[in-house]
Amino acid sequence: MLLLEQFLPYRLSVLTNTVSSTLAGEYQARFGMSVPQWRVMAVLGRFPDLSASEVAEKTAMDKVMVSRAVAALIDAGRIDRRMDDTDRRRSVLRLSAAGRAVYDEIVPIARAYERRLLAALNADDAAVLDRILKKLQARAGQLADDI
Amino acid sequence: MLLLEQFLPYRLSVLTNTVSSTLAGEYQARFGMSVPQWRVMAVLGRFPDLSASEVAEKTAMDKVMVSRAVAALIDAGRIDRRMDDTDRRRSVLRLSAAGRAVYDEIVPIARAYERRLLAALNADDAAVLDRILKKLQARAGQLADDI
DNA sequence: ATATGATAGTTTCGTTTGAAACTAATTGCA
DNA sequence: TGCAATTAGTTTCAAACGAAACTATCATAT
Repeated sequence: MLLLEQFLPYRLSVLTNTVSSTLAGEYQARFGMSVPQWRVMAVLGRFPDLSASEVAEKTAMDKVMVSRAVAALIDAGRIDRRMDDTDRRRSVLRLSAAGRAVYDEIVPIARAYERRLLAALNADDAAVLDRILKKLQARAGQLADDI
Repeated sequence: MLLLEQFLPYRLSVLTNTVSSTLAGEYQARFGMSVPQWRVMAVLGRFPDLSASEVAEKTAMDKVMVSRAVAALIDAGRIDRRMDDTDRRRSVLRLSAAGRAVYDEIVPIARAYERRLLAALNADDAAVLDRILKKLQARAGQLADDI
C-alpha cells in the first residue's frame, strides 16, 4: 500500500499547488494576468532580450504556451518584440516601460509571500532546503531524460 | 529584480512539474489512466470507502475533477460505487478487484521512482526534507486561508 | 547553387479544465 | 410539520491547454 502522506511526489504536488494558487491569487485579480503571463514577465524581468524559445526553456513552459502568453502581453502593451537582424525567425523580447512598472509592483508581493512562507523555517533549515532542492532538481532532470 | 532561480515558489513548481510528468509517463501509456484518475485510485487504495468529497479533500482536487475521474474509473471497472444508506446524496467508493490489481502494479512503479529520486539525498537530508516539507505545508495552508 | 533537414514561432483542432448553474437529498429551525 | 439553507454530486459552457500541422527562415552538405 502506498502511504500518500509520505510519498514525496504527492507531497511536492500538494505543496506546490497550495503555494502557486495562493501567490497567483494575489496578482491575478489585481493585474488581470494569468500564471503563464506572469512567468514570462518574471523571466524577462530577470533576463532581458530573450527569444521565445529561451523563455520557454527558462520557465519550463512549452513553446505554444509561451507563444500565447507573449501575444497577450504584447497586446496588453507589457512587452516589446523586435526581430533579430541576423536571424529573422527569432524575435527578441523585453519588458516595455508599462510592463516594467507592473513587474516592479508584483515583485515585492512575490517576495513578501516567499518571506512569510520561509518564516516557517529557521536559517539552518532554509539553507539545507536550498541544497536539497538543487540535488532533487538535478536528479529529477536525469530521471526525466532517462525515460 | 526577482532572481527566479532562487525563488522558492518557482523552484518548487519546476521540480514538481518535472517529477509529476516523469512519473505520470510511466503509467499513463501502460494503463491508459490520467493523472486525476491515478490520484483517486491512490487515495482509495490507501483509504477505502471514501465519498467523492472526501476523495476531493484528500487529493486536493476539486469536486468536478473528482466527479469526472470517478465516472471514468467506474466506466473502466476500476472502482465500485454504492450509495450510502443513511444519506442518499453520498456514495461510497472503493477499488474493485480489477482496480486493486492495477493499483498493485502501479504502486511499485511509484515507489521505485521515489527511491531513485531520493537516492540523490543522504539519510540526514531525507529526514530533514521530511521535517521541512511538513513545516512548509502547514505554513502554506495558513497563508492560503488568510487570503 | 540548391536540396534536405533543422529551428523559431504560430495556428488549428480536439481534449481538459474550472466556474457556475443545476438536481437531489438532508439539515435546521420557526 | 414545512420551508429555507446546506450539502453531495453532475452537467453545462466557455476558457485554457497540448499535440500536431503549418509557415517562414536558416544551416548543412553535396
